[in-house]
Amino acid sequence: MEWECIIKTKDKNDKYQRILQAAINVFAQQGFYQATISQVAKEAGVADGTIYLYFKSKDDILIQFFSDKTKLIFERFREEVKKVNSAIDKLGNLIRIHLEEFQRDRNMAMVYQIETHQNYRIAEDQIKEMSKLYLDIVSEIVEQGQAEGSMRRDLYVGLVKRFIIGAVDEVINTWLHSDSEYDLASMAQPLVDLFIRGVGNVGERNNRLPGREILQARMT
Amino acid sequence: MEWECIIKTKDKNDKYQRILQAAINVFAQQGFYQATISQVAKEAGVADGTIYLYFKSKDDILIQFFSDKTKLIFERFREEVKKVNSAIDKLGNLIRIHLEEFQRDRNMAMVYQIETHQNYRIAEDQIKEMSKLYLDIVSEIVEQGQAEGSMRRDLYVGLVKRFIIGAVDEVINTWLHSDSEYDLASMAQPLVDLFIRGVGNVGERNNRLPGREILQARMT
Amino acid sequence: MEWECIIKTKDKNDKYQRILQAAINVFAQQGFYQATISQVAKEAGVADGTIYLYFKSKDDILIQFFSDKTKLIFERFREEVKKVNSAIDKLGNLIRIHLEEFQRDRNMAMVYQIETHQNYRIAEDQIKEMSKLYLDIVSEIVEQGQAEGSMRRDLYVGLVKRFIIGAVDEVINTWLHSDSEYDLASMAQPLVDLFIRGVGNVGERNNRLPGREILQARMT
Amino acid sequence: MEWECIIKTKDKNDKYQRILQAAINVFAQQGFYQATISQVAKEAGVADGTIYLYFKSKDDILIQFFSDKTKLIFERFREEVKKVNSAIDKLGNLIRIHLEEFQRDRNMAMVYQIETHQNYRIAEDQIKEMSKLYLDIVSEIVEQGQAEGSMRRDLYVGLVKRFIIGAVDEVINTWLHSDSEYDLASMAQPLVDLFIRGVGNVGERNNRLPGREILQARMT
DNA sequence: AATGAATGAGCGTTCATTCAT
DNA sequence: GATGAATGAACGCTCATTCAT
Repeated sequence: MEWECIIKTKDKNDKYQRILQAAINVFAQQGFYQATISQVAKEAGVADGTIYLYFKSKDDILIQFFSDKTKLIFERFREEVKKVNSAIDKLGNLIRIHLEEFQRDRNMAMVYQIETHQNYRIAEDQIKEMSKLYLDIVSEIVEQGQAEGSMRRDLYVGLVKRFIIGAVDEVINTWLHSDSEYDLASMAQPLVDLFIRGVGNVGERNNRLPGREILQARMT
Repeated sequence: MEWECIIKTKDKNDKYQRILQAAINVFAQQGFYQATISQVAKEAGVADGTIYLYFKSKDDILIQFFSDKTKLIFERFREEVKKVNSAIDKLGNLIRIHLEEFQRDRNMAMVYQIETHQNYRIAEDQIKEMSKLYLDIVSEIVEQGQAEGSMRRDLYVGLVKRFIIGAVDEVINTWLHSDSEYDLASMAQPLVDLFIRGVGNVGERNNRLPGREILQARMT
Repeated sequence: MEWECIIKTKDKNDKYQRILQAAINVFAQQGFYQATISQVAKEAGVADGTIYLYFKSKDDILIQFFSDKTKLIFERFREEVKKVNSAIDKLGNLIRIHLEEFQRDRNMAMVYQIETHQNYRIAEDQIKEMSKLYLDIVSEIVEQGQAEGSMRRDLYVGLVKRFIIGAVDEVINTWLHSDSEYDLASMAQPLVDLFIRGVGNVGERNNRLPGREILQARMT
Repeated sequence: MEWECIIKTKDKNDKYQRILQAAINVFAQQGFYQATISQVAKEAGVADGTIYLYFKSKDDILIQFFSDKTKLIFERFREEVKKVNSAIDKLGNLIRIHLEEFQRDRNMAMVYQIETHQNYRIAEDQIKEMSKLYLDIVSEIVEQGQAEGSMRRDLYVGLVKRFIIGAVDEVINTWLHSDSEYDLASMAQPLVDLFIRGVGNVGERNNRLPGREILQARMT
């Protein structure tokens, strides 16, 4: 009985996952509103009606996607961040794992990117929760960096969070919409470098450039 | 006759603009696929059929939105960039005008953000064209900055473009989805500062980089 | 005043005819239900609304077509028939002029053929009237032929009428739907020959064929 | 299982046929363009959407009508023609079965007559194929008749085909549009008689043709 | 008289959801 | 639990007709 129950649960879970993954694949290719339940059912190898045994509605699939699948991924981010000590290393790890995971599951990435940019978000609550999860990690890193002295103390943390997540998002977005299949994860280090050092030329400005004073004046 | 003609043209254009604006309002609130032609017609104060005198289809409204309305805005960006000389000023102006314009027309901003992040984009061509327009401006600024010596020469410009546009995008997105109505445009200067200087503390970098004192002074 | 009135009537009639002809052209190409008032207006070189100054409705155009245009043609048939004396010559003239007129105005022919074969006929009354006009001519010819002795007296005239008009119709139909532009009018003589003599081989059957008696038995 | 499968297939086919027949009934009464899917659905006793489980579109119903239903009937024609040997008997059988079948299913006949006389035919390909089927049968009969010597050798077969099919068509058409419900099939023999012997009085032709006495005897 | 912009009823079609098997 | 046929509400779009100019 016990054993049978495990099997059944596993079976049940299997089909749930199969449908969820099928839905992600279809949503990624067609977009949520373009996609039909029939397409998802076909991709999952089940009957249309079967989907309603595992999900309350089409919307519910998206909600489960965010509260189940992507939440797991985001929780992995936190673990990856714990592995190193310095704030800058933590930021590096976060961005690297973020790009790696999204590169590993392109369809997940696509659905994530699309849905988080909707206005009327079906999975509004889940997205907000997850977004907070991510932003909190970044906040903690920045605060640690400031405490360590490795990050500027004059930063508005709320803006820095957006600055970081936005740049990462866009790099992913560009990768998703590009035809060529370049390596997304390799963007991690250059990105971290940009976050830390910015685009401004500190060295050159300092040593060699004329007009430095003017620039300085402007940027105060 | 002349006068009548002007009036008629104006009327025609008026109704076109009225429908377009109504559509943007509805799309912003409901999302493109949720929105119905009837809602747009009601919002515009015309009959459903009237919309088809000015637009070929529902999709066409979105296409016109991108090739008409937002294109104008993006061309303004270029003008605003021309007004100043240094690369860093240009970047500042670009980001300021971007945030200002998007703050000025919240619904436009919403539709823009939503549609540019879709997978199957109805206005694909228009978005690509506009995206290129923006990226080109940023590219030119970065290249000028590198020539001037105000920006690092070891930058991968393709990444810097995404880094900048992504952060701006996310800042807008956060503003769009926030309940409180804070001032978006005021984010421009801090953002530029982040782009230029990064989050890293020069104090730490000091060990490796010359020029610490000057930057530290500015940063207090 | 008198003169002005004539001019006006002429103008009015001109536009009426122009619209009617335009409608026929469009109906012929697109079919009545496929055709739109806008297309007719464009073809006639008038505004959509103008059509409603001359015709009560779209249906009314078709009604006028039958009660006006084709009626005139069918009345010409009667005149052509009068020009000769013998029944067989009259039949020949009828069929010749019929094919000639329909060849001369291909679009009129098309609309005529299409509409007379509808079930729910918009111009039901007009078609019935015209059909009667034609059938009456044929009836008279057959009756004269019988009186003259040039046509069989054992004919069911109701059937003969259909037999003749049907064959003519089909010959026209085939011509209308064929790609090659052969000469329709040249079918008149062979058709009359078929009507008169049938396909049966009188001479040969009589002289050379075996099995003649059997055939005879069967056909009584 | 076997049995269940048969039942299911039967059910599926049943509904397909039910919808097809319902559509024919509605098309016959209203005409194809006047008829709505809702009317067809109501007549078939199904929901509107159900129709699209069996037919791709409204047009497809008409296409299936021609490629399924009427094709079967026309193939029966060929069989009926095979049952007898002489060309004239074959022609008689063809016309008899044609009239019988069309009388048996008045609505089918109506839709057939209407659609085959359209200009822009939705089921163009199917109609052309079927038309060829019929014309080929007639051609073969005429050629056989000529070989046998029972039909004139100076006939233009292309014209004879139209001559025959046209007369049959018109007889059907007249029956369809008449109010009184006379027996259509009874027209078969008189029609064949007209085809073979024509309307001309052999007595007159006598001067030119041999074999008069025999024919005269048969004709009294 | 002539225009043509505006109307809105109406239709073909889709698809999320249900439910009998 | 699994199926997939059936449903019917809903939507984009068309076009005959009207009417202010």
